[in-house]
Amino acid sequence: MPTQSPHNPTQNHLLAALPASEFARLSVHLELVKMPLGEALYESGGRMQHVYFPTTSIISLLYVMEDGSSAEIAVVGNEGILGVSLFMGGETTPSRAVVQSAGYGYRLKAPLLKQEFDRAGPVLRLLLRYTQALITQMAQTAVCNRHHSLQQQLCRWLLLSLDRLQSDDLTMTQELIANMLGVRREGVTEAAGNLQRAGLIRYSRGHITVVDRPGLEKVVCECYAVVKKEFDRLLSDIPLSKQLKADAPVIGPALS
Amino acid sequence: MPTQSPHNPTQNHLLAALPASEFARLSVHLELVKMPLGEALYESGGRMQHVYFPTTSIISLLYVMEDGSSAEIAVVGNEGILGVSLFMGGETTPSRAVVQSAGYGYRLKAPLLKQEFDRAGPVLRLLLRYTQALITQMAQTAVCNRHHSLQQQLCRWLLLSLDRLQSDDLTMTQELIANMLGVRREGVTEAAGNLQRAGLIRYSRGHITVVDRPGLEKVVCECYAVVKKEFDRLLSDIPLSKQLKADAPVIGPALS
DNA sequence: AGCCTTATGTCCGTTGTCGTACATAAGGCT
DNA sequence: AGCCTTATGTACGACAACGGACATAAGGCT
Repeated sequence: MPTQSPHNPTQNHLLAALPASEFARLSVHLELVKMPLGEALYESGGRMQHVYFPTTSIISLLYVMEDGSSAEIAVVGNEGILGVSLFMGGETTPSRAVVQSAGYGYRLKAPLLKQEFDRAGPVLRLLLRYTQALITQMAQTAVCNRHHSLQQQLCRWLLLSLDRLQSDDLTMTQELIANMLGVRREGVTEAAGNLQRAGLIRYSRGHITVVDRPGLEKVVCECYAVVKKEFDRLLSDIPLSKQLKADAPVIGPALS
Repeated sequence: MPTQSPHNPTQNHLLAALPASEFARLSVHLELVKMPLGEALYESGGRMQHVYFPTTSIISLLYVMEDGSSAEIAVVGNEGILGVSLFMGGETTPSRAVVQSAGYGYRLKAPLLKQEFDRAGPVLRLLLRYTQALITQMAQTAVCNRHHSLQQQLCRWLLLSLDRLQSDDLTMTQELIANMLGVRREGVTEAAGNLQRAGLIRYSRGHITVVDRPGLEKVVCECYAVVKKEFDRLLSDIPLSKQLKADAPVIGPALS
């Protein structure tokens, strides 16, 4: 058995879920890309040249307002694809895509994806299911913004991020988190302080470690579970036989 | 020229935008339905039997939380279709669909829509474009909930509703609006009072009339324009030649 | 006309987040 | 070691929305 590169397209769950024939057709064109923290993959209204399949990175979809303040709309990690508007037919969106957690991913040229989509086969069905999960995430973000406290939102955000990574450790300053959530940095400091005092997380200068995940899940609002359940429901009954074909460490079905 | 019934499927912009052949195929199966205020078309997690094409009604997608409070996620009127999760592949969603403004619409049995969708023709493309517009609306709802005042949100809500109706008059109590926005009724009373004192709207016991639309558009936050632009962009370059085939009063391209 | 339901108006103390300003501390760099 | 940048901590007044309680008013009903 040959040892593989540390990078493998099947680290992305959508790619891993493709039937062998579709995967073979696409994989030739997949291009590994490094995604440094803070890089903007799409600008608001900008023409998209590629779609991205994150493997070890997390991408944040956020809307930046006229006055410069921002709010996160959804996150995309190794469970999904960045650039759904390409196959939805709109080509662009009013939101921005920024690397929230540095890592890697694969990208595919826009025309190739569209071609694949137009075959109206399993790829289309898979991408649409993912898109529906994404819709749920956005909807729940709206609900959470309306009704829940900063601390609850922080918990949701931490858990959603963890689910899209391999470790319990996030490289992320409070300032950045505040930007994502669309709140003040001081607010994050306070909420994070509470969580640390409660023994749920530990952090220092740009590193947050979740030490008590079950504890966090008790504090978080229902929004987290709604989103997670929906991702699992929509994407986990995908043949995970597929994931076995890779030597890459498999991290359970769909999320978590 | 024969006079037509007051109801016509082409009052719905999506149906109106279909190529003649597709429209002909579908129209046979369209069933006119009355939609009384407050009726729930879908329950959270419930199996959907139909998709709905509102003509004179407005449907509110909302999420109801464990504690009973709720928040609106998006609205669907004569510009769209209710039940996107049917063709997105998920069958259900965690949200509820409630008639926000009484009226009529057409419905189509779920299997028929799926059949049409599977043809991977213009119907699919149209529905996906609409879905992207819907996604934008949800995203902007999240942003608006995060950053804007109750009064701005009320303005956005009023304008979005107006765009989906034929008149400047909404039949809607402040209590109901509060439920949609996920705020207290008192808050709506105050905000609406401000708007009335400013001469932008007039209301009394369940009726709200917008008397100064341009004025409202000056007060509303940017979220409204973002959503409207995106709907126009995604859905207005649709052949509006199509709308001419109906005797029904045509209400301009896409929205407004 | 009078009643009664329902819609709207007002008040008040509380809470969460904001805006601003500044203090401390951790770690990289010379 | 000492410096300097950057991350985090803290404090205080302002304000919007909340929760609850109650007052008024409009319109349907008998």
